[in-house]
Amino acid sequence: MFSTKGRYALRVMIDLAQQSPDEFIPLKDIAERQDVSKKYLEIIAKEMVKGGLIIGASGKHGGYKLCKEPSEYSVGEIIELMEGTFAPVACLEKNPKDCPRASKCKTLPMWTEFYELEKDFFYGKKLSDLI
Amino acid sequence: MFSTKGRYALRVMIDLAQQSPDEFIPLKDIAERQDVSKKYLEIIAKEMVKGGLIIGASGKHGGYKLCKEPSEYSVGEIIELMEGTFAPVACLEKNPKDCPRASKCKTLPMWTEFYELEKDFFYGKKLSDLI
DNA sequence: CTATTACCTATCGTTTTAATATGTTTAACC
DNA sequence: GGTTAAACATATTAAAACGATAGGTAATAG
Repeated sequence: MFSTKGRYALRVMIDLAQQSPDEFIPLKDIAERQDVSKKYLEIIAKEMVKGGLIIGASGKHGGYKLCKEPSEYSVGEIIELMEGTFAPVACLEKNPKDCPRASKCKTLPMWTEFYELEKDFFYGKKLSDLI
Repeated sequence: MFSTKGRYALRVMIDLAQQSPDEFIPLKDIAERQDVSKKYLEIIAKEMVKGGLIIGASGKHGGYKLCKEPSEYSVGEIIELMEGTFAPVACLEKNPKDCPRASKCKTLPMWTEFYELEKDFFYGKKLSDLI
């Protein structure tokens, strides 16, 4: 199951996409609209900035805004940044500790097939599809 | 990510499907073939019996065996029994605590679409496809 | 009666999750 | 230059999940 980190991040992105695209939107407003703890969103937003999803501006009239058009974001890149991976099993992660059973594993092909299906689905969905 | 419970259960099922179908196979043998702790498999096997996936027999020459043909098991029923649900978000679980945002939630349709895709995939795969 | 096996109950150490708490820094505006 | 509002930073926490391990009891075949 997807964690709140990925799901909240997606909702922050949708919220930002619904606001004036050149304004910085303070987290306080987003937290209120989305019924989520502002403090917790701070942690999430920080990661989103670090990952290059959004731009943050400190100080008065600061806040966050998108870096590009909603149609240029895939849902996949948002979720994968927050959740780390779409891999359904550890053997398919970025740096898998090579499993000695891999070559004879009867289930690996199925997990791989599902992994591709999942990536295709979420990278095919654009942020603009959710507004 | 799927937990070891679901993945080990699937491997137990495949292992049983590879043995003589009318014999009871002791867990000790399965654990050795699959390189998994027998003690941990006991917990998993118990749940599988309770869930009606396999039949257990105590005593000497006891063990476990399948209840039906490998082609009659879907991978979905095995994984769902062990993992509880395929729902990617809590809002789609069996007894969802009704979310007040559900009607206006921008992401729910996407999660629902993925949920259906996932169920179709795993219920479409049969145990016999993995042998 | 003995060996073998499933079945049962409890416990445990670690990691992850979902936050909360308490600041510090940055920048606009008067 | 002080006030204010915001992001940014660091630490802590309570609860749950994960992945097992430990030590037994009950059943059954030979």
